[in-house]
Amino acid sequence: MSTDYNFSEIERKWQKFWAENGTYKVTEDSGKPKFYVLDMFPYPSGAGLHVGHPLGYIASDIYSRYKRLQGFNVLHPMGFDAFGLPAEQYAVQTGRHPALTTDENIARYKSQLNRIGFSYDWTREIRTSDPAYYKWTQWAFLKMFGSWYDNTLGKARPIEELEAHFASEGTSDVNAACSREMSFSAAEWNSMTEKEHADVLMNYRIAYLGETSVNWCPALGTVLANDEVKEGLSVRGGYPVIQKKMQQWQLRVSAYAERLLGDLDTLDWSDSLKEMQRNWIGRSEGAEMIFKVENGDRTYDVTIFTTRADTVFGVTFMVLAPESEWVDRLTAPQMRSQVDEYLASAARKTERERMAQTRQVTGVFTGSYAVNPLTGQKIPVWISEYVLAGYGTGAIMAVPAHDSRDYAFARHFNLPIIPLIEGCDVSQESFDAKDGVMCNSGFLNGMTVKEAIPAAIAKVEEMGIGRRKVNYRLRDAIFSRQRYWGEPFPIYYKDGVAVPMEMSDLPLCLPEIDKYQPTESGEPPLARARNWEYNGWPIEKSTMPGFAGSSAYYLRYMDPCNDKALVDRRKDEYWRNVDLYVGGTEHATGHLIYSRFWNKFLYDLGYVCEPEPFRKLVNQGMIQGRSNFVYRIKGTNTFVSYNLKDQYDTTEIHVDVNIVHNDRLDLDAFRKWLPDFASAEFILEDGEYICGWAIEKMSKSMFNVVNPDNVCDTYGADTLRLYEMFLGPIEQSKPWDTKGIDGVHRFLRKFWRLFYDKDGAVFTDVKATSAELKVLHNLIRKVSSDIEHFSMNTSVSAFMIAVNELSEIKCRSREILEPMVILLSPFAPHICEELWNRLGHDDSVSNASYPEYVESYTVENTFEYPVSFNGKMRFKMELDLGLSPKEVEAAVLASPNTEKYLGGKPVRKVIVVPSKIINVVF
RNA sequence: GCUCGAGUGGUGGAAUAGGUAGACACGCAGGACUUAAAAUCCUGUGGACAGCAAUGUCCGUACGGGUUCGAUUCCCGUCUCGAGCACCA
Repeated sequence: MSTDYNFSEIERKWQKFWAENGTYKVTEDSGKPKFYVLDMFPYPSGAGLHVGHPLGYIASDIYSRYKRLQGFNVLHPMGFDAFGLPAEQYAVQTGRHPALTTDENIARYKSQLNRIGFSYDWTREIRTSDPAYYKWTQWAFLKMFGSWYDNTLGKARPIEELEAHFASEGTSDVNAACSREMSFSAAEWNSMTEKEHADVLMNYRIAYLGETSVNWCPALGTVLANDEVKEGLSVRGGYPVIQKKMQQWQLRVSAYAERLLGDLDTLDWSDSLKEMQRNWIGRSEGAEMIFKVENGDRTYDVTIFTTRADTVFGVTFMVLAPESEWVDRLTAPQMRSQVDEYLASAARKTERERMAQTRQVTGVFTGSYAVNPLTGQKIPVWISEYVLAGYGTGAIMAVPAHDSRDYAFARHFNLPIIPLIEGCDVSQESFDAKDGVMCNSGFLNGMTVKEAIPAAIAKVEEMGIGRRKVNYRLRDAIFSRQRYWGEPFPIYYKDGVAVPMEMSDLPLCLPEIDKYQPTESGEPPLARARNWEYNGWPIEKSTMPGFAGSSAYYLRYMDPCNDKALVDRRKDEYWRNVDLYVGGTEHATGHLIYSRFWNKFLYDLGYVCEPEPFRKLVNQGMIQGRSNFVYRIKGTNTFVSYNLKDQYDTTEIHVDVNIVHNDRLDLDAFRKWLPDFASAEFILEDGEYICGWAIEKMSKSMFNVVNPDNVCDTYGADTLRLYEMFLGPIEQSKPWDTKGIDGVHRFLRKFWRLFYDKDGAVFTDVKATSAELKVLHNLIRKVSSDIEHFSMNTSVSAFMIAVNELSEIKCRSREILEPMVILLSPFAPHICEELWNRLGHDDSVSNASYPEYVESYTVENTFEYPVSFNGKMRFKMELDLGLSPKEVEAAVLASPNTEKYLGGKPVRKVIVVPSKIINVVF
């Protein structure tokens, strides 16, 4: 048996052993407490894993292994978010089926992941593109289609219950989340046709078909994302793009806004992430108010939303969003052509352009006038892009004196500005602060803004023209994509009415098609499928978006092979929800909102037992690339070292970081790298070629992608794991920099030498000394609390200190070394498994139990007393244990610290309290 | 513009309740072992000043104030960087 630390042999051996023995397979075990550790599953891209990807996986694996050692039954699965755009675009170009490329990419990801030694239970692997998996994505969609949201009970209910209510009582007492308010009697409902019923119910369904605005490119016949459009033209082809209203499937996420916001308080997530979700949900309290608008001889009630009901006396005009449904009815005949022209120009702009032109004032007068409900004054109604159709009611009352956007608009179109707060100056800019005393405001005069807001709301409520209202920025999620590589909708159209398929017919599998681009007539790729119909009726041709499959995947891991249910009730009740979720912040307002929504929906219907999916969440930072450069003297094939480059006229060239070590270029490897450089000459400094460097995004084109496989080849997986943790705090983004990886590798070899020197094993059964026990137990305490706090970098440091100390005192005792192996095994599982085996254990170290911390070993016969003066002042001093309070007092008074910290002030009294805090009164 | 977070040696970063700032590691310098190299080990390493020396004194956690016997830590203001949102009425 080798006495060297031969990491490649050891790692291969144990990875094989774990796979063959199913070491990390878990089953539900009611005798053990559960712990569920989850990573955000990856999209398997063609480029494979780079060293940035495993950062979070390593941290969560350490945590999983740590919890397992502590006796928890740990669920730690992995799978793949396999539907997605890159595979489809590749298919469009090459004609290869996305399923093939996806399978290849997954195989590559799995082999890369397995080299790093993760403790995944691969028997629970899921893939979102697997029909057995997406059956349950489709199932959840149909459940949403078959549900409505009851605002009174605050939960989703089956749509049949709403139908029954309509049949007996119409819309009275219905408080439902809906696209637009409806009002009808039971008799009216009962006399409607089947199609009319379907239309009404669509207004209430949680998954519903509705109109929404999209970037539409008529020439390409497809919807484009905002970043695929520049200056109103498609990036590919340069065809014009317009804003178009289209029928799209949507999820009524907005119905859950209140709960998504409120339940954030129950979660152990970072404050910044919670804040992001709060901003995204965007709760704002205000009031709805009805303004009467006259157009010719007709009068309409237009509802607006405002957070500043107090400013209603300063309303000098009204503004509608260009897409508002009121625009048509409120346009006076003489203004029709100008309004149409404005609407057309607004429609030509993309969302992106609107953002870019934020401060440009545009608008058009409708020709109609509203009446200010409190002053009775007639005010003009305008249309402008700065009012958004999707927020509030798509119509506002404009108060130029106290809103900067209204102010800019009023200045531009010369509309009156009436200040409402005493002493404010609105000659240059609006006064937006909710601060001051009201004036020019009738019955509100003399009140502060804070008093005036509720008073104004009370007044309009009394007049019957308004009410308190909470608005959210959160919009319903658009759920249709005109793509191939996604879940098909289990919906067919019977005489144009959307009808759900039978649950028993799920999954509805993605059909084979011969080409992956949209059809010539502009239909989605699925229109190419033959016989894409159900009972003779056409099936929906769009597919679901990426977030569909990733919204409930954590539930499926609990019971991945169940074909009767998404998750068996008993298994769900055992695993409940994710205790620790690790992933990037980029999902803060996407996946993490959708998942919470999806989970709450299933919770409402009783399919899952927890209202929140992810209890604790840790965001790992991104690993950036560290690019290296060489400097070629212009017009030559000679390269000059970094510190000498200023003496020449050079070109900076990216060089593959894999042939650079500690910024030193491997000259031979460089000559072999590219044919151009085969005959390269070098101007060296101190015999070496030093490269320049820069921090950039890790990408192929910068030649700064570091493949974890290479690191495993050179240093081993255990070194990679430790080094990624040692790099810095998990949450922080940082560049990958191999400087320092040698130090970590050195540590592992040093650890190995505690067990083996060149002559063989050195560990013995000798009893541990108190100095050795102190090192061990200090380490147990430090490492445990660091892992709990997810401070993996400092725990690696603690290991280094402990191993240094143990080698210095020449520790040989198994009594110390065995627990050391267990402690380190979450971080460096391969070396620890090998040493554990060599120490004579047959079982895997992952089945060992975590060593228990014994305080008395670490304190020996002295103890640190924090000393507090006057309850405020404290310092640390070492005192012998077992002193009486009198002796402690004497020691404190005699301590040089006392003199130092008090600066010569007399100490009157020392009080020793049971908590080992000493109060010194002076 | 709004919201949140962060600024510490040559570098990555420690300091868990306000109590010796710079742990640990890299890098660098010097040394031991070696014919040599690799590997390993040891010593030094924030700055300034004084001293042959052990050592001592002062300054130092972006900047300016404040609270405190004492501030990297708490408070106010300024600057810089990062992240997110961005006409949300």
